[in-house]
Amino acid sequence: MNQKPNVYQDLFLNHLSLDCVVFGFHDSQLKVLLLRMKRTKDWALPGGFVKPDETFEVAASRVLKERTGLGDIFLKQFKIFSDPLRSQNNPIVSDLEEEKDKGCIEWFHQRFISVGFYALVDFSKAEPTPDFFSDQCSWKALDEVDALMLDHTQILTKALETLRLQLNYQPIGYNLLPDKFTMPELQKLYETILGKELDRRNFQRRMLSYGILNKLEERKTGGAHKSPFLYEFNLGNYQKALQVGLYGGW
Amino acid sequence: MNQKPNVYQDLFLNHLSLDCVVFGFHDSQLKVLLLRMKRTKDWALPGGFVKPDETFEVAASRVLKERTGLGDIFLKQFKIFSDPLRSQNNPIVSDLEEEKDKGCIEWFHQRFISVGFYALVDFSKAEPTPDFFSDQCSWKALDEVDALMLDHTQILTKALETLRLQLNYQPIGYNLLPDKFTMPELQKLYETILGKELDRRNFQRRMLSYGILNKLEERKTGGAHKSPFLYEFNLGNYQKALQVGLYGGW
DNA sequence: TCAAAAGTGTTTGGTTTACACCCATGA
DNA sequence: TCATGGGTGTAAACCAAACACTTTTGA
Repeated sequence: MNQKPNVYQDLFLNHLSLDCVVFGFHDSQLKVLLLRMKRTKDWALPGGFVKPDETFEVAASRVLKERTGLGDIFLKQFKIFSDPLRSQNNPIVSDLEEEKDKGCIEWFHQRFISVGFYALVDFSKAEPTPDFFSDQCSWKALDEVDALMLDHTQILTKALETLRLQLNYQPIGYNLLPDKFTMPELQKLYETILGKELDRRNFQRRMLSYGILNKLEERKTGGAHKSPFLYEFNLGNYQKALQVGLYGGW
Repeated sequence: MNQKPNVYQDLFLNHLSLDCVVFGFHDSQLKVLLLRMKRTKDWALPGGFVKPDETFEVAASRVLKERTGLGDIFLKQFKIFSDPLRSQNNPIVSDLEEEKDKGCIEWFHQRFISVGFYALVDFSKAEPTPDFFSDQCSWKALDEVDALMLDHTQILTKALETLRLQLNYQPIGYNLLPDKFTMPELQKLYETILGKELDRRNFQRRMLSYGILNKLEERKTGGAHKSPFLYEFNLGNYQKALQVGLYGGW
């Protein structure tokens, strides 16, 4: 244990990291926020480490604040990735070698156990910002995502799976859509996440039956066709539905 | 960093622990496996640490093997508990002070981030076995559980909540019931977990419609009334239902 | 003025709920 | 033999899928 202290070791807990799958919705597509690593140009999920006085949730919020400028984001732990070999061959290490920062190399060579979070954010409000290891931070449509760094593809896949499952028993859309939105927009969101088309009229009936929407007087103009009504989420009921679920079940 | 090496530091990853909420079903009651701490007589969840070559899942299996004798247990991560203050005042420390084992005290004084697992096991096959810090390991009915050590009450509550949610979209019962069981027994299990009564006939129809049960020729005799049929789980369909869910949803 | 999008029903068929009835068993 | 639990069936209520018609809009 004769390694010299370094900034990571001093600031963060050993062994632990977190990775965020940040979903946004734009242009009728579900998109993910990705970082491009400086040297290898690999794409990776935004991630970070945990300070001694933080919970994982707080650490994830901090990371997302840095990457998107947004606070108060919908965030959910979905799985821990603890394969002992998962963080081998971290390309960040080679970045650091160029900078002769041996102390940090030790840090990045250790085994990391990573907590996966997924986040839902309003695409239009986020301002993607790269971190120290990356030269680019941008949105990618899901079908444009190639192989990611380390096990990040696996993390992304699992997040998407969880999101689809969640759709079956929890409301979704707040934090993914602007404050006011139309029913067709909400439907498009569902269709995009599920990857299939839904019946317009049945969708609307079902959605309204949940009681989580407020119908507004306004309509959205400017489209080439009949102007649709605007809706907003009824936050009280929305929160309740998040906890209790949409179906009674048993 | 001048502390002397100790067996924990050598064997396990720093900062990290896991806690298991082990559910069993007996006597029409849902029970949890608890340990009684040697000195303070506090009750606690079975837990443990992670070796450098283990995933969390493997570590949790190892712990459960030690506490119950059972392998191949249904195990599920449900949440990470990472409050910086959660592991303060660990009573284990005072046990160790009595044994003058200063090296280990350092270990237990560190901040722990714990991964919560819940497990479903066949009550009749488990052999509760205390660990080094406890003098007793036994099943407690849920309503007999008093305050637990540290934040373990909170962990237990969250596990139960997750279990109830799971009931709404996943099959349950395999690993909680013996290989062969009757429909009333299965129903009792559901009623116990949900904390409410269900209609006998509707329950049966619904259960059968899932296609995860095989009806056997045998009947269970010895009861004071009409002998009910025995069933077993259709493992293929059961596993599929675990992944896909019981309801189509959207 | 017209194609496309959006609002608003209705019909139909399956599923769930709430029951009733009969049968088997050991006390 | 009888109280109790268990197997099986059915009418009514409910809900969801499929589909039709009208209205509005900018090009």
